[in-house]
Amino acid sequence: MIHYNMTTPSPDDPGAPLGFAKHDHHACVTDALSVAEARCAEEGLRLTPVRRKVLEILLREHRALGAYAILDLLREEGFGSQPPVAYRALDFLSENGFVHRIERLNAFVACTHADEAHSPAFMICRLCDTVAEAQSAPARGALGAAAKAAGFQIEKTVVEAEGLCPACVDKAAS
Amino acid sequence: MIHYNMTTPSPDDPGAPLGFAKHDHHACVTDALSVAEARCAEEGLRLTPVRRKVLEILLREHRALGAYAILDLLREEGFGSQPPVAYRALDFLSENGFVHRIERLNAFVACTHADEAHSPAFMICRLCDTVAEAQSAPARGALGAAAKAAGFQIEKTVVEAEGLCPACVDKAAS
DNA sequence: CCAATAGATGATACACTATAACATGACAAC
DNA sequence: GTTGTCATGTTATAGTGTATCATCTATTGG
Ligand SMILES: [Zn+2]
Ligand SMILES: [Zn+2]
Ligand SMILES: [Zn+2]
Ligand SMILES: [Zn+2]
Repeated sequence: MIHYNMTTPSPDDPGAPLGFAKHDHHACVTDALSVAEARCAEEGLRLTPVRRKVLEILLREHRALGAYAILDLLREEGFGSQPPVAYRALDFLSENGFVHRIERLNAFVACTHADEAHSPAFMICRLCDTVAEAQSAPARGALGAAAKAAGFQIEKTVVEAEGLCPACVDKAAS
Repeated sequence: MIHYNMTTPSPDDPGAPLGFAKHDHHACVTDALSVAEARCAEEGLRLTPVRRKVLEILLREHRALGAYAILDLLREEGFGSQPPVAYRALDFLSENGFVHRIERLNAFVACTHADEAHSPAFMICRLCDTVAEAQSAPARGALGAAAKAAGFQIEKTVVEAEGLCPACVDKAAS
């Protein structure tokens, strides 16, 4: 039950959060799209119109959206509006590292480190659903030791922290 | 799409895995139930028949089960069989630390450290769905640093590693 | 150019997961 | 005994995700 409002922030709204910091969101979106296009060209991946549009939506919104919320936005832009349309695009994008799935929210967020290979960790605000991406190396710590001891071969890790973002901490304090 | 087989292992089957290790599973179940009963008595929590049965089911099966799989087993034992019955029991048990939710599987597993307060991490085999619980301290590493830098207050963390359990590594090698 | 192929999309139907809402029951406090 | 509280039963519905099959579109090889 993610309670997104459906309105898209004006693309050059300087107050939109990347992670939790203010930034030039318009450049942020166009840059990330360029990077994605370049990488697809290099690697022979097909960034088709639907896939590109889904990535653009997630970049614009800059927070986790459920597949059905994405589907609503796709419909508004004239694309197919059945669930597989969104899920297939999201599969492509997440298999190739352009978006990440947030297990805790059953939702998706655009990657903010589109280039390098990485093992992401997320900070999820339980009040405003904002999501920030950080790096993690869980296999190096206690978990890695436990896995080694148990003979378990780690292939992928999910790390998601839930709590309060800076803005909501302030609100709660007042 | 968790593909559990519905059969319950004979309660004293010495081959049932705890984590990934063989152990005396019958004692494992009865001990954990005793611990749960003791703690509920201490803290004034009500371990009612349904709640106790759900915990028993998860202890017996010793792996992650979806709410509807639990519901099927509850029905067989004469309890109510509508979704809220299972979800309410699971809410009680997970709020009080007797079971954990595995976000990645939309499923639940009995805690194997029922006593102490802890921040669990899980190792999930992608072939046989076995789940082992380990400890983690993600807030101490890179994630904690990132949270501090961002002003994010971590309240809870989800750490789930996906990969191959020892048994499935062996099978894959052959 | 045409046919064959492979990948992508469209569309229907369905399966799985979870909660809202309301009625009933059990039990303790007053 | 009435009231309040917590737990359970039950119905209905919301939200999330796939299987399947048909169609389209872009290569590519002849
Ligand atoms: Zn990323
Ligand atoms: Zn917030
Ligand atoms: Zn535990
Ligand atoms: Zn396994």
